[in-house]
Amino acid sequence: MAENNIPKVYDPKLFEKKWYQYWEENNYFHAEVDKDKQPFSIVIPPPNVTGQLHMGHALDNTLQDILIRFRRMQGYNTLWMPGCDHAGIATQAKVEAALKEEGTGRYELGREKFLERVWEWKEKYGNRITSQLRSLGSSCDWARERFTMDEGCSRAVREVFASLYEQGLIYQGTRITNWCPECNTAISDIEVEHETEKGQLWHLRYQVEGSDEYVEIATTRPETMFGDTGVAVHPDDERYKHLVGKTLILPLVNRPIPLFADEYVDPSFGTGAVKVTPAHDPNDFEMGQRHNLEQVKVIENDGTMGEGAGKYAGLDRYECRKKLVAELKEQGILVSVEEHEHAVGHCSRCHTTIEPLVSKQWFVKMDSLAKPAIEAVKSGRIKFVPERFAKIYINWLENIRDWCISRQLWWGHRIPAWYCDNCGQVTVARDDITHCSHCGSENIRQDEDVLDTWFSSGLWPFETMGWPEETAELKHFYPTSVLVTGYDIIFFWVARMVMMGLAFGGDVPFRQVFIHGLVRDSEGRKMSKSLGNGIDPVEVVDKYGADTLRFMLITGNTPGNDMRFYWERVESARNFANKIWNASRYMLMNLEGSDRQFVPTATDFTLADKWILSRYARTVQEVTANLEKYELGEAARAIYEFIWSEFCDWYIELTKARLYDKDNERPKQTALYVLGYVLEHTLRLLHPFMPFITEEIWQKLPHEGDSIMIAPWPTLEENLLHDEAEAAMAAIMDTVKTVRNLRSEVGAAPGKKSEVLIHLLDEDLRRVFAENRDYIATLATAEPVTLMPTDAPKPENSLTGVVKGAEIYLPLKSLIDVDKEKSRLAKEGEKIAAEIDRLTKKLQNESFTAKAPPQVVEAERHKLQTAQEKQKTLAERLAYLAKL
RNA sequence: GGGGUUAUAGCUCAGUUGGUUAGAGUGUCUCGUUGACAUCGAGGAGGUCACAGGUUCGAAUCCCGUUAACCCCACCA
Repeated sequence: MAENNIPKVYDPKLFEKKWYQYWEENNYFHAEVDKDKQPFSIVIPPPNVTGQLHMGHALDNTLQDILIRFRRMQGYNTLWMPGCDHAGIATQAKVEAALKEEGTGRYELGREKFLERVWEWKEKYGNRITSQLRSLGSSCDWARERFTMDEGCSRAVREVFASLYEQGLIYQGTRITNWCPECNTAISDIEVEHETEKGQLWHLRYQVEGSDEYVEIATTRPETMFGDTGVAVHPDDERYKHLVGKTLILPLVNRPIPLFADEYVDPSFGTGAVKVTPAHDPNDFEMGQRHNLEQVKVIENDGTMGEGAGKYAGLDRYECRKKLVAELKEQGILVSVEEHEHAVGHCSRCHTTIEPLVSKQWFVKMDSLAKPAIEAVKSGRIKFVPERFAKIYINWLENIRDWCISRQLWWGHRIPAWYCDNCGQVTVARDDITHCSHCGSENIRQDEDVLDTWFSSGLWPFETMGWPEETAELKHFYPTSVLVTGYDIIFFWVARMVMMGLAFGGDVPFRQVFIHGLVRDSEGRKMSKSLGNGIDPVEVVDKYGADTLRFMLITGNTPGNDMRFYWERVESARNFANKIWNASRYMLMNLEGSDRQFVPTATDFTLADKWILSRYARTVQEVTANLEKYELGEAARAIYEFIWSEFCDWYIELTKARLYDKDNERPKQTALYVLGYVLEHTLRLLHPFMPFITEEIWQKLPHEGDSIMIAPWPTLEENLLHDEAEAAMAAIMDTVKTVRNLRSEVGAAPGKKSEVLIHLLDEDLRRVFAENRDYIATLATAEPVTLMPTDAPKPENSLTGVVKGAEIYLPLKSLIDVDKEKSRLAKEGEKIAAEIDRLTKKLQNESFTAKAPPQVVEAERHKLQTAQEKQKTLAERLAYLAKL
């Protein structure tokens, strides 16, 4: 038999790879510009080219794939642009680590050889992440795959750099920058992570020249004292007024330094006197500028002490601190030590403590770029989902400082600036040059540094579309429709793209920004390598399949909020897949040998058919509306509930009688038709969420077309909406639940059928029940089911249940436990009394009846009526039982 | 120092413009193996929606305050 071909248990291994290959081979992911269709485009947040997929990627790409597949099915001209980022520091660090293993390093190799090694590394590991994205089901247009260091992107980078330079928005400057001694490069402000640390505040005394007087200063970094070129106090500080203008002697070094007044100093902190080290502190740097102080560099780029530190030269800065403090103590210069909490900057990549150092770097002036970027969000040209992130974005841009874009690395876009050793001219050019633009000398050399990785990723939405060429893609797909990313990257990437997009792309880079949260571990901690608490998405795909992982990531996910990873939730998602699998299996088994051309007429449809079709139509509405609002979790929940709680739990059960009845072909065919219709369409709704299982089943079902992924998205079919059928089914379902409930409460024997008497209060409902008596019999293990005439006496010695419009009796003869039943009824009576009380008060409230909308008041009246009927019945039953 | 988020069942979380008897998953308890599925079915227990005010006919939902946890930003040595 054919059904033997369908495994009893859902096993994604059997088909996920196959279908991905099928989709890719048939070019379904590929988008050509089609001006007749509305575009829908997304650029992928480019993962690090040699990186590995983590849960963050899995979530991010699942969200994007859902949106893309949804819009593709809706008929948009859909482009999902994929690609990778060269990830300057990260990639270089990996290759350097590998070289270290071999006992060599990048300086030994030299720039050219080193870069060859990095490209080799990129070739070796560059496919890993994209193949992992494929295993997730991501329907990227791989034919268009880009890399931030490919020719086109490199050209875009040089164009933007040169253009900004010409506009005076890129400049070179010597100033304090954040220096990472480990990565050996300058980094930008946002690459510094501030953490509060317990440290000490050392109080030192500096002697006033030609006097016995001392000035006590407080510092957190005593080793920088060798670079002190002054001491500052507040101008209004009475303690020091008489000393302003005097000279102090820098201890150990015995260098004279001035004591001056500056508004910056906070008299209430420490001693009110600050040692000033312009070469190693940003504030001191600025004070130094104001007071013309010398910059004495005493910490080298590698974090060791320089020559200025005298005998400490060559020592690591912390080693120096230890020894220096001992010496200061011995010499009586150290007055006291205070425990002190303060924020210390760390490199976001290697977590080394940042040393502020003076160096020559390239900067981007931000003010004029930031302004339009702020405006674009304020005016609503770009919308954040959820909205609160707009505030964070605006606040950051309003307080932005210039961006240090040069990095002392080799892997990246080399800065297109050349220095002439003959005349000193700096030339910035779009293409490599061979001689100086000023004097024509060939004695020129290119700047050694490369650009911050985020400089090129900032151009991503338009450089991938072919910019600076005016390509058809650029015209059609730019601005992109939506950017999907985590909140942790708003400053690094989102803001930069908006600024660059507006400055060079000619428009905002995207219309919407859909922000998601982080995937944390089960204890709410961030997944990290150092904690070892990361869950590998590839492992989850291997064990449970991509559909399961995707559905797990999407359930309960709310825009912008973090979520936790639980294996239990993975299993729950897998169970859902299995449920769909088996519901389909049920249908397919029964489809064998049936007439696939059969189309029922209106009179063939049963109540259950009309009901499920109506429920299906509402599900279409709900899922579509939620997807359009980026409420993907809600959309998924709606499908889940429809499939499990309505289609499987009720509808399938109600088709069994027809399907197993060999003698009546037409009802069976009708049931199969409806099953097929609802299942096939529901699979389409589910496809963006679970692409593989939906394709696998869809291909087995009667269908039109070559793939579910290009099947049209279901639209609302108003003719399927059927309020009466829904109401009637609701009444029947309530009745079934009540009977099951009663049976369970008295411990009725599971297989043994109960006699059920139903007293209907309404003639219409009575007809519905009469026509569908079988539903109750089958689903509630009831027989016989008797519908009592309205004027019939209430049966005695029965369990009683009340639903809207009907009273239900289960005569239990001698089986009844009177006390138990009494207390059950009493309990229910309390509930209903409270409800009546609440409703009565509400309705007696004249302002409610006057001000609330009439349909709301009516609904409340109706509720009260129902409740009162129920109470009456309960009271009767209770009275009866009391007599026993 | 500034800003933000969260607080709902034992646990993890939904609840989108104020009108539900406040839901789901998971856990827990009782019962259930004949043809979709034990990765299942039926039923039960479990919540003063953090606390205190306010707006409103009506608040888990809107406003104010308090408390707690978390996060981001920030050049007090």
